[in-house]
Amino acid sequence: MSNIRHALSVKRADDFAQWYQEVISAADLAEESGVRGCMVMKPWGYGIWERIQRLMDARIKDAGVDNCYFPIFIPLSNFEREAEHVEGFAKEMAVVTHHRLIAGPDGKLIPDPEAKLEEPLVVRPTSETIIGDAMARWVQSWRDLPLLTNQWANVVRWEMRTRMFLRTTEFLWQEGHTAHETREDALEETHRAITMYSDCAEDDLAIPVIVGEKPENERFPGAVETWSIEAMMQDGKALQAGTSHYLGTNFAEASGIRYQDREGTQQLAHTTSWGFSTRMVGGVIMTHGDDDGLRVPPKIAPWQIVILPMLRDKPEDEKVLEYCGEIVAKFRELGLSACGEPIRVLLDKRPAKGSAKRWEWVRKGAPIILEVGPRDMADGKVAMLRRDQLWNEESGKPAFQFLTREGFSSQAPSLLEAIQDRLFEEARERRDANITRGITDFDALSDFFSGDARYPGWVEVQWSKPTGAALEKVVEQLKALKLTMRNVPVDAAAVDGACIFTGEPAVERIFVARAY
RNA sequence: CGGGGAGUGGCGCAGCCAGGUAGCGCACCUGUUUUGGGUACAGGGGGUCGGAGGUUCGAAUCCUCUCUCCCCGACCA
Repeated sequence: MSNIRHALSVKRADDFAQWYQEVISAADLAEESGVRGCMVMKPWGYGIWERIQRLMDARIKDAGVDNCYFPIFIPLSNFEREAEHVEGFAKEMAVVTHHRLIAGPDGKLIPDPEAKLEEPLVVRPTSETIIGDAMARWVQSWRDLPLLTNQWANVVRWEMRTRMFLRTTEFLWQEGHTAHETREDALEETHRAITMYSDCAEDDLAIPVIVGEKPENERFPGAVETWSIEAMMQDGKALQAGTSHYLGTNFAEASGIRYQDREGTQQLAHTTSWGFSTRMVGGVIMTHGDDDGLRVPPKIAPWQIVILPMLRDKPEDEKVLEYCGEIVAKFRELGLSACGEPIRVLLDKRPAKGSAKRWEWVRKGAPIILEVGPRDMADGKVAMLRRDQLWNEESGKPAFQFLTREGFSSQAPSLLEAIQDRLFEEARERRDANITRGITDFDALSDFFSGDARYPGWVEVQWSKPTGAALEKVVEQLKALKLTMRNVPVDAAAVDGACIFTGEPAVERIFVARAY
């Protein structure tokens, strides 16, 4: 409706990239830090990450994986062991060469030439090599396997181009590293991890994803198989939202992870690694955000219900606050919970104008906002605003629902669960509506992506899975259309035609899309 | 790392071409007013104009270097 006055100045449809930036500042998620590519995560943004982290950590622990912590610094030589791995990461490494500063000629601090490290240390871009070292010490016998470890850590990759949350120089993540006796066991773990990510994305973040295997050219450096979950953003681009790798015996060989099998023979372990990062916060923004800011799914909302007393700097303010406090107390007393956890209610007592606070929480995307003024109090009611159903389209005004205090309390758990489900359904429908199948020749694909639609979504094509030079050619063809191959979905229909690139008989279906 | 754009009070911007020592809107503070609610009026506080160096009697404005951000590309979670 044109008469609605939205809370953001940029609309998704007008400039998606700018809208994304605006949501981050308007929802108070993060800000620039002055250090290239690094951001300051503010309480609301970090709080969302903490929720994601907590839910993911529970899933990891449920899978019997133990948390550890490994150093942020990795000896340079560690990286030289696995050829593809070096090649993959060498270009984006932060290197520590000195351990002391001294005053230089002009009085400014410089690294002390006397304090140069004998061997430079790199700031971890990922920890396969250093964890491999530890695994080599920890694994002696087949009885030591499987070895299942995980760490929550920051990593640094010196990327050319950065974007808040989606690609920052430093980011936070979880990296699981496991070692197994056999290829089969390791592959099973690889698949278990990607399923765990898929469950977390869909059930916790309300982001529908496609689980599949990455084509050869998109594999992690040093991996034998790479699996991903791919999510569709509102502009139709794909976001790789989590990856799981079967590393074969490549890293075991590089780090010397060997065990004696039941016959007493030395064998190389099969390892896996899998990661899930703060990039997901960007995924939440681009999946659930709207023209009024962010909409946070209840399961990951730091505060699910925010109560705003309408304070007017009058004596009756005390009573309003008391009335609101009783709502919070009632929640505690009844032990109300939603989605399996106690409901998180915030009473925002700040002495700001009611309307200002309301729009602030709308932009932040708290699932439910309650406004309570003297008249509500007199009627024993509350004015409720659902963030996922913000506007009354007819009036162009916020769609308040006036409920009794008790009525609201009893409904709150199911309301939050309904909001969680609705956000997922909305995203899933949009995703499904923007997947195209049945394009069988490359010219049609080219036309499809060079039409007027800014972001036409994803296309599932059939291909013959070429390798080597033939694969290179496919990659180049797609690059000309700004497209990449995303993944080969696990649950695709059987193939029944020719490869869209080579014309040879197709062997599988794969998604192509523009991507972040 | 290449191409484009930008950095001026918390946010959004004007001023820069034709150098003279900083302004607007929102936010903020105080007071009054208003009250189913993104209110109105009046008064007020806050900026060494990203940083360093240079030209000049004088620099937000001119020159040089540098840092950071945004968009597009090449690279990637």
